[in-house]
This record gives sequence, structure tokens and C-alpha cells, in this order.
Amino acid sequence: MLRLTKKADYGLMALKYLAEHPEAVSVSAKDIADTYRIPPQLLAKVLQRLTKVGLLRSHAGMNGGYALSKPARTISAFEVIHAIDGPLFITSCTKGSKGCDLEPSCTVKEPLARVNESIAGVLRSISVDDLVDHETAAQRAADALQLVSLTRTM
Amino acid sequence: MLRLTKKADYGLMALKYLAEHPEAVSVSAKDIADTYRIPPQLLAKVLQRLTKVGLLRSHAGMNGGYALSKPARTISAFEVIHAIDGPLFITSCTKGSKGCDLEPSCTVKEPLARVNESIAGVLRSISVDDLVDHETAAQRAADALQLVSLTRTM
DNA sequence: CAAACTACGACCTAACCAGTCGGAGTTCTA
DNA sequence: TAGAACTCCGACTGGTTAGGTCGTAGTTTG
Repeated sequence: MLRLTKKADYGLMALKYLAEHPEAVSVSAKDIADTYRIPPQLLAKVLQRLTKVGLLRSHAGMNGGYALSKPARTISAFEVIHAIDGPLFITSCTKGSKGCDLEPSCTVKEPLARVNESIAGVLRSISVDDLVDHETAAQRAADALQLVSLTRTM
Repeated sequence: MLRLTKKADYGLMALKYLAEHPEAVSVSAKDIADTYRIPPQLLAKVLQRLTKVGLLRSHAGMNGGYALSKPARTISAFEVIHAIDGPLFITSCTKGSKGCDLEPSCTVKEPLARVNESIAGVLRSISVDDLVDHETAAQRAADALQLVSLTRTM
């Protein structure tokens, strides 16, 4: 499965929208929701979280809305996902502090933790700006894939 | 969250166990379950799926059990996860055939699909054998991470 | 003041994961 | 040849979580 939540998707879509409309001083959650046919209230919640962590700046009141707080190129997909879905762990047992129950069983988890880091690295390499320019993002991801493949044993 | 299921964890643990005990002709699900304190029936189910896709060979009857159907080095983590959890899609809307409902909204999904490929590449680069030899696996994953990092923009 | 926003928390619902149960088939061994 | 020790498989349950809604309070502009 290994899929990220819809909220994270919505967050990325919204940031992409904002990156595509730099001329707009402030865009309301409703505008973005209408564009992508997303439940407005749900998107609002997502944007609020992104505001809380400082990726967005909000402006209440009439003609209010959201705007990027820094250049799209400096916002990574990792930041967005982390802000919305929390820390990403590929292992199901790694729950914050305590490890696997209380057993010495999980010898498998150590190497998987490294895999987890690799995935985080990939997500860190993608910026919101990359989402806008398809060509660039596709190329960058392809490069990453190719380099990773070099380490394959099979 | 982006985490894989416990079943997948169990599957990897079991394969690791089998790889560590090449002298055993056949290991019962119960033996492995006891070792790792895993619900025996649940593990049995997982092993059955792995058998179905050809990663394991099963032997019914007394003194029966499971054995690897090919060298541990040639079994990737990707295969295991795919067999147990099904195809992995990072995007929540990519459901087999049909795309995002029926809208032109999901322009975000194209670059994310590339990210998905990168992650799959990382998982493909880890073999069951790597899980046994921690040193090697850690090194390989670290290499992969470093290479990926080279493509970062930030 | 009223309209159009953000902000926030409580709530509901449906899906899915984890784990259990029961029964049927298979193989070795005494 | 009977029974023990397995695999195999589908159905069922219970708990968690994601997805989405509702209502209300606060803020800014016209």
C-alpha cells in the first residue's frame, strides 16, 4: 500500500495552485477547493495546518485567504507531508518513543529504517516548484531512480 | 503516514528467518511465529500468500512447513511487499485502472508517480539477504540515500 | 453592520487492518 | 490405517483511522 493520505494530496495540490498564481496576493480555500472539486472545509483544515507550521501565511476577513510564506522552490514535498500526516515511518511498529513492544524480535527494522531514510530523501528532493514544472520534476525523479538503481544487486 | 502493514513486516521477518536457517529443509509457520511472538494464524496467512506468488514452497503434512523457493539474494523487499499488500501507489487516488475520479484536477499526480517509482526502486534494491547481514544492508541503503541526495535542490 | 473570510474543535461514518475461528485437505509415522 | 501435525482457505469480528461534515467564534473589509 504505502500510500499517503488524501489530505497530503490536497495540501500538495493547493501549494501547487498557489505557486502557479504568484500574482494573487491571497487565495481563499474555497477558490482552490472549487478548482479541484475538493471538499472546501476539509481543504481549509489542511491549509490551517500548513499555516501553523509556517509554510503558508493566512489573512482573515473579506478578500482574505492564503499565500506562500516563502518561494515554492524552497518548500519540499517532505515538509508538506510531514506537516499534514506527521512523521513518516515505513515500519508499522515504530511509534515515537517505544520500539517493538518489548521484544528483541525486530531485527528486520534496522535495515528498513535506512530504507525509510532513502524515501524521505526522495521526498526532500522534490519541491513544490517541481510540481508546477512537470518536465523538471519528472527528470529529477527519473535521475534519482536511476542513481538508486545503480546500487541494486539484482 | 506512508507506512507498510504489519503483515508485510511479518512477511519480511519470516523470510529473513528462513534465510538465516538454510540448513532447515522446511520450517513451520508456528516455529517462526513462536520465535517472533507473532499470531501464528496470521503469519500462516501471510506465508500462504508468499507461497501463492512463488516466493516460498510449502510442504503440507507432518514435519511440513515452508522454504525459500529461490536464493535470498534474489528476493527483493519490493516483491514481498507487493505480494502481501498489493501494488504500492503513493497517490491515494490511483486505483488500478481509473484515474482521479473524472477530473483534469490531478496534475499533481504525474510528478508524484515518478516519486513512486523512485521509492519502488529503493525497495527493489533491498534483498532478503540484505536483511540478514545488517552491515551490508545499512551500507547499501546509506549509499542509495546519498546518491538520491545529490539530486536535491535544497 | 453585514458579508466573506479564517480558525478550531466536536462529531459521524465508512473503510480497512489485525487477528480469530472453523473446517477441509495432505503427509508422515507409529 | 489411524491419528498427529502440518498447510490451506474463506468467513467473521473488533478496533483504529482516514475522510468528511457541522457549528461556532473571531477577524477584516466595504
